[in-house]
Amino acid sequence: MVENMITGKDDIIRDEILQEAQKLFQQYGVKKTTMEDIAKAMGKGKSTLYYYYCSKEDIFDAVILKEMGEVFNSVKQAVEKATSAEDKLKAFSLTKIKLVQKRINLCKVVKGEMQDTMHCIKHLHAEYINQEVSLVKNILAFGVQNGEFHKSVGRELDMLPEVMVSSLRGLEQDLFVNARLAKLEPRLDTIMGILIRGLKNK
Amino acid sequence: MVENMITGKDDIIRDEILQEAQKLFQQYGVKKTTMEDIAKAMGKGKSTLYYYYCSKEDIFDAVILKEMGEVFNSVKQAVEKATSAEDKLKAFSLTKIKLVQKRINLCKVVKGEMQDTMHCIKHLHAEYINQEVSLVKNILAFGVQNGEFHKSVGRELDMLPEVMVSSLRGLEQDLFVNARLAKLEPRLDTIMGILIRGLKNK
DNA sequence: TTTGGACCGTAAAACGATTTTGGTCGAAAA
DNA sequence: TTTTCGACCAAAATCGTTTTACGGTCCAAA
Repeated sequence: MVENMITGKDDIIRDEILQEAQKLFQQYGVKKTTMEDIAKAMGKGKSTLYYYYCSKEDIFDAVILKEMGEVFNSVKQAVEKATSAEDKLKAFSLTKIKLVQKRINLCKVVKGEMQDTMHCIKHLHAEYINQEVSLVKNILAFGVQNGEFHKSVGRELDMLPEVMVSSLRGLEQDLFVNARLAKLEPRLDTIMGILIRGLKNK
Repeated sequence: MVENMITGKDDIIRDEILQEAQKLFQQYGVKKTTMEDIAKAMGKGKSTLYYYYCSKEDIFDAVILKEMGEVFNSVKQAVEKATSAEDKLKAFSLTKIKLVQKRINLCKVVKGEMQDTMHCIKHLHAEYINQEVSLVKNILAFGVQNGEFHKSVGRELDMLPEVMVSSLRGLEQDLFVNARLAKLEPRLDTIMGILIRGLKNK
């Protein structure tokens, strides 16, 4: 969606559909939530939903993209507030995990659940990774530019961001999937510390 | 199992059960393989299996532990052949991935599948991670000892090995779960290069 | 001690009937 | 013309019952 600001009345209704859908998906799960449920939650008829969205899956897709937008916007802000590339990387990782965890729908997508029921999961996954890689790439470029990272890092910006994202995902899996929430920050600190020393200019 | 060498006749039969079970699990999956199938594959009656093993799950457990033993024995040998800690880490990772991939049963366990059907999956998972962490810990200790890694690494040997294992798991997930087999070595080289530079003595 | 086929009990599968739900239609209301 | 809605359709899901499959046990034979 090109526009972020809600303008016309139809955008108001589109967003209200997403808000109600998000709540119901979060509370009952996607499967247990019917189009009738969503419509009734906003005091409208079921057909109204189909005037604004193509299908139930289309609504789900929009809900996840909205949650993703919220998360990555906040992550971007946290990254911008940090001054060193090192702190930016830490802000990126910590903020992302914390915000994703609060969004049960997005969290399920990130974990790889629901792949049988929602075809859009694949592209949502791809979009999520794309945003991650893009952010990490910017941070690494920033680190090279301000002399914090070795200039050889600049030559590896094709592969390095996604390798780092994959690597961090391993730690995140321990938290999301295996519910090991303890030691989140020390573990991230540990691997970040080594990665950053490995990237630094010396 | 304390003994590795097959000694008595009963060990011969126990191993034959595992070999046949392994083949059938690999070809048809655990669910589709019956105890009758395993018994018939070795020309014996079903009750015979229960003389040597407690249950179907007991057999499955033994098959996976056997495959795990094979993998980690070979990984240990590859690690021992390498002379520097750096090469040892690379050997550890590459050899492990290649060997696990060849064992469809173990591969499924590592991927986290079958958790509904086999209760022993949790402890098998724990055993697998334990072996990984143990190997990485030895390599890190070796690197500190020969001056290749900073001595501060020596103080972090409680958490660092498991954090590194989690981190590498992220790359492995891309390969195992998302079937991205291309770029395996360059991606490992990339993250290993940075990790090692971050660990090195300077 | 080892082996094996008959047997048991429970889970899974199959089946047909019924209900639910995603999505569409056409008319009414705004 | 745009937005809305309830009736309707077709297919999927659910339910209850029956049948089958299979893990595991038993007991006698080798």
